[in-house]
Amino acid sequence: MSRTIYITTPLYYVNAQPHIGHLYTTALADTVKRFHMMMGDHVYFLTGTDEHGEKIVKAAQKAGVDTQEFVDQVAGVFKGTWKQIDFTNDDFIRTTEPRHKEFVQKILKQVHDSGDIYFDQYTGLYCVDCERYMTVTELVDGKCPDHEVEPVEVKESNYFFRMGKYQQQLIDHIEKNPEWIRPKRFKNEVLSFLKQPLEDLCISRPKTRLEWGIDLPFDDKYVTYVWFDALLNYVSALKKNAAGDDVFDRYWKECNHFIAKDILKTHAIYWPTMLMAAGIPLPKQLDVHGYWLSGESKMSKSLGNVVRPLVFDEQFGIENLRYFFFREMKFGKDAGFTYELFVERYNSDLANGLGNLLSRTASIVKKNLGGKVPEQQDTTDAERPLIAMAKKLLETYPQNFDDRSFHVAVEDIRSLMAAADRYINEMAPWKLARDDERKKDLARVLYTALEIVRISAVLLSPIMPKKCVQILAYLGETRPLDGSVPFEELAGWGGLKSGHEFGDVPRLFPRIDEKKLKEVLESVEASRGVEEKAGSDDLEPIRDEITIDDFSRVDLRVGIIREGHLVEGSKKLIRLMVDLGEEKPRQIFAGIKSHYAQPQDLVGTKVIVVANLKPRKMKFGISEGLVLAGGGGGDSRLCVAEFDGDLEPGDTVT
RNA sequence: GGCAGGGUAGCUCAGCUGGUUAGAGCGCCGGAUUCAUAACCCGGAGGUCGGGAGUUCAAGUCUCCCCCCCGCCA
Repeated sequence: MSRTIYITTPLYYVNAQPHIGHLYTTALADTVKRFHMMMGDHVYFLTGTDEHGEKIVKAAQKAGVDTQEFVDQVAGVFKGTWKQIDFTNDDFIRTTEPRHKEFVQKILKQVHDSGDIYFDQYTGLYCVDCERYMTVTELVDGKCPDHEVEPVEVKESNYFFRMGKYQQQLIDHIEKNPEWIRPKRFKNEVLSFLKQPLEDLCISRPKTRLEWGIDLPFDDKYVTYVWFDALLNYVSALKKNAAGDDVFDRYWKECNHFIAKDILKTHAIYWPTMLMAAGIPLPKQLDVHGYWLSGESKMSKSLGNVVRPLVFDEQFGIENLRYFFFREMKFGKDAGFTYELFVERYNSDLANGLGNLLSRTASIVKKNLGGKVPEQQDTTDAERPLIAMAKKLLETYPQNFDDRSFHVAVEDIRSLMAAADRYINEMAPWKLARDDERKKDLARVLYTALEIVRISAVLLSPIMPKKCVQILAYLGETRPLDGSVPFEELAGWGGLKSGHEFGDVPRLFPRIDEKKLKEVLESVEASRGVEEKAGSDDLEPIRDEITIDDFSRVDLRVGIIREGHLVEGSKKLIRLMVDLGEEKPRQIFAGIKSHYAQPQDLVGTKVIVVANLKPRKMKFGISEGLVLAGGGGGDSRLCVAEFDGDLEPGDTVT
């Protein structure tokens, strides 16, 4: 029986370029869509970009471009990347599109009219980076723990959504539908959060502070809070899809959201209460996945391990990474990604496994059977376990996909292929080929092995669509994978057509050797430097153009650090005595303690000093210059600029 | 501090409602084989299943206490 499914990814916030996290969630949705298509289901897949809010404005300012231009550019990168990767999204919605804005305003008006939005004055501590108010208890040393900045005290009037009103209704819903949030752990997390009284949600921002947003339909001095705006995309995109049609009734009630665990609260609390207030049924399913970690730590640019989807595609092929995604991550848990891990998995599973299996079977056929797929023969005891295994997959595979146990599904397919490898070794078709009386046995063995390759490729096709289609085409399996052929037929035993003639044996999964890995690691390292300059994640802008005359006003000198001291009572500063060849060394305070906790180690270092900087009186003394240092990634990297050759203190730097 | 998740072979992990000698992949060592992408196959080493106590004929699996890691909340 065919089902209808509506799959969404979150709308990606356009303050960063696409990275492995975006790629994973989108690949997840794409794979699930392809799976359902193969099962004959009707699937609609939505992704897009979230483009409003304070952070976007700031990012655009930093980049020195108009906000609209900025969001157009980044949204274009996302859209283009997904297109190039061949994701099957049916629509790509941007929250700056008229169809979305109109819908948001409609809902706001409706909820306002029904009394669930009210106006109130509020005084609170606001973290700009979080784009939300913080409670005093959340702060660490008076700062936002996530962004390490002090929130500003803001007193303003705003509109609030009566979220608390729906608390019990939400709890009831979750308890009545224990599968609503998967895996269960995240359901527990939400329920435990809901044990506390749920406060109302501030859903507006005064235009005096932020203009970049959707106007409140009932007060044009305000724009809509970015989450209230963005979440509604899941519905707005159905109300008016890319073709301009309203497909809401068809898909909404079958909605399956895929999200990463960091946006659980917005999706499991804000979103359903918003829908309740708007009188819209809740989505059917919330599937929550974990993070891709680099070794132990969270992926971030500063660690130099951000994966750019298109760059990776050129290096190793995106489909091979998709395989890694589903093989390696247990849904809902974190998993590690490194290039080394990827290559290891690729070589053992895809090169030595699938690729080699295809290669060895096809070669024997080419050498001994005139390159033609043999007739299916009567089975013997030798084949029966294999056939049973393959048949069992017809049930376990869809079940595992439904349960989001992708790693188990992949592992099952791998076991089938491993069994085929064992079978081939045991039957030794190369020996059978030498015996004219055993041609039938040879045909039987090869048919069996090839059939396993075919079935494996069918089952892996949602994960590696292009590679699998290539394998299938090579085997002469050209039936479409879009559900027009029933799954049981497509993946059932005996689907392989005999008589098809093989071309040259393809090498679809060449081994990745050490050298190639090393090359890629080096280029990753190199591009990391470029990214740091371009600052493509935090979008550190290149500042306005200056002339050489502007620059020459800065008197840069070579200085030698003679003394280095910690500054009592300062978290950031160290005190340096720097020799510029003058009568006596200058005292310079530098905010680099985080990376130079032992300032005495800097003694003897030749550094670049801004010598004509106006002396500045600081809490701890006068600072008579500035030592240049490079840094980025928030505060994660910092390094003073030094010389490696012979220069004297006081020498000029140009 | 409360709640959740995790702590199993060198590494990454699987082990559902307790039941034969605790598994897989990778890595390592040895062997076999030659169809194949130095591949595939077989064998081996390697674990007091975080620690302790308890329930039971039987516990990685249940209960209690403790330690460590991660997440959410305070």
